[in-house]
Formats: sequence, C-alpha cells, structure tokens
Amino acid sequence: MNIENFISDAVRRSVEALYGPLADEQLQIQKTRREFEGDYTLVTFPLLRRSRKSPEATATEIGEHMRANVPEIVSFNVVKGFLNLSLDGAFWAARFAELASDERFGEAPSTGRTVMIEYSSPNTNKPLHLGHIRNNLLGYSVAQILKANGHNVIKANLVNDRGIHICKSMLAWKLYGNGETPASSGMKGDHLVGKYYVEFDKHYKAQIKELVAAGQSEEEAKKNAPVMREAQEMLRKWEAKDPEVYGLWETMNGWVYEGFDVTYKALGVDFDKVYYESQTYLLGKSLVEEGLAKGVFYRRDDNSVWIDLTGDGLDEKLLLRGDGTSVYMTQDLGTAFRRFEDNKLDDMIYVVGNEQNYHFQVLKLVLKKLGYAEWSDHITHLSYGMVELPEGKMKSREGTVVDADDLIADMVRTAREMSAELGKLDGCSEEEAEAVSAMVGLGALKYFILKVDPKKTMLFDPRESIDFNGNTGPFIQYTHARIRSILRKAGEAGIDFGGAASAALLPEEVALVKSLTEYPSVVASAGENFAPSIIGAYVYELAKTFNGYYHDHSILKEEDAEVRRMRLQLAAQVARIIRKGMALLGIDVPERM
RNA sequence: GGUUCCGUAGCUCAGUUGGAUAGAGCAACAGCCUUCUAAGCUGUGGGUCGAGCGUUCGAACCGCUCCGGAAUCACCA
Repeated sequence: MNIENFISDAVRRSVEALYGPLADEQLQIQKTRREFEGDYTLVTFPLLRRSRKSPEATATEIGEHMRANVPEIVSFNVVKGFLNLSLDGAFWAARFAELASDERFGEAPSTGRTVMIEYSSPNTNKPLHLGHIRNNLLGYSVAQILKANGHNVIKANLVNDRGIHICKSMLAWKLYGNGETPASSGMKGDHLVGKYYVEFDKHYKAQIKELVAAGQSEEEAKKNAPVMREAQEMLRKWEAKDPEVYGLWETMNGWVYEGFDVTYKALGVDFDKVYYESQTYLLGKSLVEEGLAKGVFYRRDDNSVWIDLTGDGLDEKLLLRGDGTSVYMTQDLGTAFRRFEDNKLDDMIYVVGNEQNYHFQVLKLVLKKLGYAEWSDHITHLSYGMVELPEGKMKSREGTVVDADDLIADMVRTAREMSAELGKLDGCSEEEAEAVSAMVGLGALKYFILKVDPKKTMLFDPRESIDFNGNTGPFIQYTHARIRSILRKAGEAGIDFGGAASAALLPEEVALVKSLTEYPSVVASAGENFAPSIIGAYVYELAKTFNGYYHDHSILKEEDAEVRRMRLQLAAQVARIIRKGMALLGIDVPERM
C-alpha cells in the first residue's frame, strides 16, 4: 500500500465532504516535521477560501471530521494553519508487516525507456585524477539509480584516443624512452604514458626558452619549437595511417587501457559500450551539409562553416574548418545523432564537467535549429563542479593534481591502519582484512564525493574524508555490519525471525518504518534530479535512526518471542535497504568490520 | 562585456521544488563501555540563509537590482 496515496485520498474525502470538490494543488500534504507531534500534515492555507474560516478553525474542523470517519486516524493537533494527523500504531505495524515480507521492496517496474549515459571520457595521454573520480562515481551512480527507476540503461565511455596531445606522449617516448615498457619499468601503463607527456612538456619549454633567447618572439617560438613541429608531423602521419606511427599509437594506447582497467575496477565502475574518438571523429560532416542546405549554417570566404547564435545570446560558432576538417562540436553532433538512431534512445545523459556548459548549450541549440528538437530536448548535460583541495585548485602545471590510483591506495591504507588500531581486524584472515579495508577506504572516498550536490564546486579534504565519524560512508557501513552481526547471533541462537510479527511498535520503530517506506519515492526523485546526494542523505538518516534505536533497546534479549522476532525482522529490513541504497551509489557494505 | 553556475553556523555540507521555531556532521564543551560492535549514543553553545526591493496568507527557495566568487565565450578536445 502506498501510504502517501492513502493519506491524500483520506484527506481529500474529508475535505470534499466539508467544502466540495477541490483541485490537486489545493491539497498540500507533507510529512510532519520532527519537532511536532503527528505523522502527516495538511497545510490548510490553500483551503481557506473554500472554508471561509480561520486557519485554526479550518484545521480543527477537518481534523474532527477525519477522526470521526477515518479509523486509522487516532488523533490530531493544530498548530497555526497546520493540521497534524497521527496514525494508529496498528497502521504502522501493518505497513511494516507488508514491507518486511517484500524482498524486492523499492524496485520500480520497467518503464520501457532506454537511456544512455556517457561518463568518464578519459584522454589516453595521462592517468585518471581526482576530477575523473567524481565523474566516474556520478556517472555510475546515476546509471544505477536510473536502473532502479525501471529504465533500460546503457553505460557508455567515449575515449579521447587521438589528437595532438596523444602524439606528444608518443613522440617523447620515441625520442627519450629507450624502449621503456610497462613490463620493463614496472609502471602502470597509463602512468608510464603520462610520464612521457610530462617529458614532452619539459623539452618543449626548454626549446621555447632557447628560441626566445635566440631572438624569436614567444609566439613564434611556440610554433617553431622542433618537438612541436615533430608532434604535428606525427599527427599528420597518424591521419594518413603511416604504419610506424599507427603501430606505436596502438601499442601505447594499449598500455593506457590496461592501466585504466585497473583503476575502473578499483572504483567499481564499468561500461556497456566503449566508443573511441579515432573511430567517430569524422562523423557529423553530413550534418554540416544538411545545415548548409537548410540555411541554418553559412560558409565564409575561407570556406569554413559557421552558425550564428547571437540571436540566442550566444556567439558565432565554428562547425567546420576552412580545410574541411571537423572540430569538437561537429563530432559531438555526429555522435549524438548516430547514438539516438542506432540505439533508439529516449534520453541521452552526458556526465561532463561544468567547464563545458557552454558547449552543451550550443550542442542542444544547434540540434534544435537543424530540426531535431525531439532529440535535443532529451539530451541532458549532467554538469558537475570542480573538486578543489584545501591547498587550492588542482593544476597539472604545478603538479598539484591528485592521481586517482594514489588516492585510492591511500584511502585503503588509511582505512586499514585505523581499523587495525581499533582492533577491528583482530581474528581476521589476511584476505578478510584486505577486503574490509578496501570496502571501507573506497566507501569513505565515494560517499564523501557523492553526498555533495553534483553541480557545486566541492572541497575534497583527504583528512576529513578519512574521518570515520559523522556523515560518512564508513558510518553507514558500520551500521550495516552491526545489524548483520545481530542477525548472525540471532541465527546462531536459533531465533527464528522469518515472519513479521504484529506486536506494537515503539516510537523509534515507527520512525524506522516511516523511513523505510520512503525508499521508492527517494529513488524516484533522485532519478529525476540525477542526485545521488539524495540517496546518500536518506541512507545516512536511516543508519543514524537505527543506531539511536539500537543503542536504547535490546534486540536479542527481548523476552517476548513475538516482539523479539519483529525487532529482528525490522533490523533485517533496515540492513536490506541500507545495502540497496549503498549499491545505488556504487558502495559496498561489509558483513562485518 | 555575453552566457551559465555558486554564496546557508568557525569549517564541510543538507534543506525532498513556496510552508511551521532554517537542519546534519566536524571542531568546542558536558555526560555514557559488566549489555547484541564505543568507527557508537545523549546533551549544550553556535545563523541578518551575501545585500536590498518586489510577488503573497507565507520566501533560504520565485522575479528584479546590486555585491562577492567560479567556469566559459579558441580553426583545442
């Protein structure tokens, strides 16, 4: 039974009996805030015109009518224009019995819609960093949430595997690498390639300095530096599929992919489809022709193609260079077009940093102007803010970038040290200790990042994230482990807690049941808002409520068998929902810790 | 200058789309381990929701104007 529907139906019947038919927006019902007594609250202000009475009188009148006619309503109170309704204890016990018997509680039926979500989108010239972690966690979580909402989800990764920046690493490796490989150096493939990207920059800067010293301007020097010219030559050779360059490109990208796979696995994210820009960068040119034919685009004297968006408050935007080669926008138009066609998508979500807000604004606008509004309207840019550090922004030039692999290793190691210090690992096998440390370390990192509203710039403080107190992943994991421990001991003691009992619920238990019944709507709203933070807030509240309850009431030592069984069942259901909620965020919960 | 976003406790963040006395955690202070996990629980103090005007029964939330900050406005991706 849907409780919110039950309440709103009951309230509507009473109000309409008193004042006649009313519109949906006049019926404002919300959960009663904690400070007040009651379960659900009717806001009576919108009804005053119909009742022609004061807020207090209206609320009292409705309350009395409901208490007389709705058996589940045991009492009510009125504060200003707010009517607080209290439901019968038996009502909550019955709701609890319902959800305790439902193993698949919280799962939405299939919507039949197909949604593609693209995230990660790395470059193959350097390893992943903290910013990618936010991207990957958001993309993966949102995919999980959309699935829970009944959508058919395709997780996609678009790898940026071509271009001048890739050639820079390749060239540096060729010039200064002495044939070094991941195997020979013991380095992870992506880190090895990243090392040569840095190496290129070093030599490039040195050459610029030399040329400037020799009398060239800064601008000239940047163009004329030999390594830059060579890199550009390499890109031309790559485009011509020169066997040597192409072979090196395949080899080095292969190293990077092996490295990325390790990082993705550690983060617990995966993809259904991987697209490579080397295979899609030519897409979109036919759309340019189409746009020219439709008069949406125009050609300049130098043969380049543009669109004028000044009428929409934006600028003029280039779509095709004078030499006929495409730019980022052209490719993105092409890939968007192809994806909608090939996969019969209903929605397309891009998880991309907010530095590309302008790009996606233009992308959607161009598609619309081309006459593809039905696609444009179903493209969502899930934009997220930068991750900053206590010392300031991450700047690759200043070497303040936090490497993803280093960070993950750090988190796991710290989790292990702290667990050991607290004696939590006593009696664990090495495998168990490692598994728990990984779950806790990663849980801390993931939860810390996901609990923040995606679009906000956030501060990542490693010291604070590893603090296991408060609103953190480990706190929620700990609660889960604690509940599992209770259930284990109950099982060992031979206590049967299979069926839900009908004993009276304590106030704390009613609070838990209320929280549990919110699960479907939480998932649904988070799905629409693309907000893992809502799930996080919910799971944290649930864990906190349980911890308080758990502290005050014995569960195992309850004398009445019926009551004991019910409380164990309640604990089991809380554990189940915590596990599900954390799974939506991509966070594992340990059985014991 | 144009566009987009942000501004809530000392710090990090919520605030479920306009409802009640604005909430958590950290930090500070005071309690609680003979009890199923103290990575925990309970309590105290801490606010001009950047500022102002407007919309209405009611605004942290909607509109306008300022102030402060971020991103972006490349024939880069």
